[in-house]
Amino acid sequence: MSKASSSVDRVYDRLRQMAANFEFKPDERINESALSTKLGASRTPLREALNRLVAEGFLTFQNGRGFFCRSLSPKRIVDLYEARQAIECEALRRAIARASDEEIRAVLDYLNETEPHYKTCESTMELLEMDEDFHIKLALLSGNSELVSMLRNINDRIRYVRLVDLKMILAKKQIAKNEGAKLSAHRIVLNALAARDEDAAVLAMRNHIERRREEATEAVRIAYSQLYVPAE
Amino acid sequence: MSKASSSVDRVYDRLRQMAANFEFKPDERINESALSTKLGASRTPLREALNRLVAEGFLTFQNGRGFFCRSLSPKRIVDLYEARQAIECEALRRAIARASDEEIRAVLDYLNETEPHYKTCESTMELLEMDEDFHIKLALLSGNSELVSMLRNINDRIRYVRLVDLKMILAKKQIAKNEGAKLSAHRIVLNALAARDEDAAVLAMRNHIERRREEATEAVRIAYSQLYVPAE
DNA sequence: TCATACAGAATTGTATACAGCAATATATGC
DNA sequence: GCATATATTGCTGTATACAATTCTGTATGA
Repeated sequence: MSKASSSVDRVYDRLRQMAANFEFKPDERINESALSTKLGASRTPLREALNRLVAEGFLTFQNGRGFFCRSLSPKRIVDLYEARQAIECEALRRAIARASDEEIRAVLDYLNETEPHYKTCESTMELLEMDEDFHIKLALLSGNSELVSMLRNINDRIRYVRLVDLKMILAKKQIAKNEGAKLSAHRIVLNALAARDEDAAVLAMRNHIERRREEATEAVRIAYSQLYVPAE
Repeated sequence: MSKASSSVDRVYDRLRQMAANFEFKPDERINESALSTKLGASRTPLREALNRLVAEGFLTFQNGRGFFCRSLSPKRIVDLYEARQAIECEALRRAIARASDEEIRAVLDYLNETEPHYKTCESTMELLEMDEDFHIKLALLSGNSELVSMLRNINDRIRYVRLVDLKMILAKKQIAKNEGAKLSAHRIVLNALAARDEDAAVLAMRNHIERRREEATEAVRIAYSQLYVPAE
């Protein structure tokens, strides 16, 4: 009746979350026995899940030495941001060609609903989730499930750094506070999409992501230090 | 000293090849016991390899029912071609910004060396390999390893259809035979790259891939029938 | 003829065992 | 004290066993 999720799936979901949040430290070696008892499953399903995560880029694997957390390097994050630009801009192009006005309208409704919270929201994690949701909804308009799953993968792999980046931005906004009247980047993209203006939409999207990409190196630096500083 | 490749790795490489070539028929269920004896390894490493391939999009997995070959649908192939456009065009942009003249020159040398064979080559498989190699070399100029590995994944997943497509093209060329003097699409892209002309390069690349994408539906139809017709 | 129920066979899901390798600690020579 | 060799420990890699589930074929009833 309900979902009969297997041990592998449970373990996989949990591990993916842990890996995304860098609950394994960068380059840390993963002890299978310890982890298997912690997750309440034997090593067999655990290793199957670990292998999936290797293929997805969350972990690495060295023969005879086992599984390791991926490293956290600025270069890698910048590469992923570039890949994100590629995927999201392509998705946008396809959305312009294929999405119905109603579908676009639905995303606009979501934006209208969530945008007020951009300023007031307390939790940066919630903020990031809203942001990711918006981008995924946009990508879904492309009708291309490969692009969507690629974007999901990238988002999960850069989430930790994005969270740090977002905190940086908010800290600066507190000082600057001049963003009030300006159209949000999301709205600019969506307006161009609704007008079926491909060049404007793609350009806006590229710039939107580009701005974050430029901050990536600093964000990684902060993220790195944060991972090795006790949480007070 | 040399690579101490494990059982999982051997099995994985072999399975990936088999999956790419649709040696498993679309949607076919995979019998683990039979496959493990065939590959000379027990089910444990086999399943680890299968899990990797699921994450890479070569296979699917249903809880309690096991592993299946991915299905072969025009929609999926078209989606992958679109993703390829996204990746390769982005890589090209970055190559224009970052690749040195020497690096570009090296790819040009490769093109000069291989292009003569485009017309004479007997084996369509070899032809496709040369084509893939060219595109990978181009992507490598981006300096972005994420884009490269994404492209590799896509190429492996559409290879079977591309092979069929290539045979179609060659069959038509036999009749048309008017391609002699025209610049190859590869050369147009590479020239624009060397001239650091982003718009021209990206446009040429998009068109180059677009042409194949348009043929995808027909190619899939042929591929599908070919898979179920005895090889005489 | 079709749907349903059931029994047996086949297959998957997971735990466990153990051999072999890698990392670490200990001992030895200089 | 330092480097090198050696023993010990711990962990990984793979095979195998068995329980749980799914599938297949057959029989039964409408």
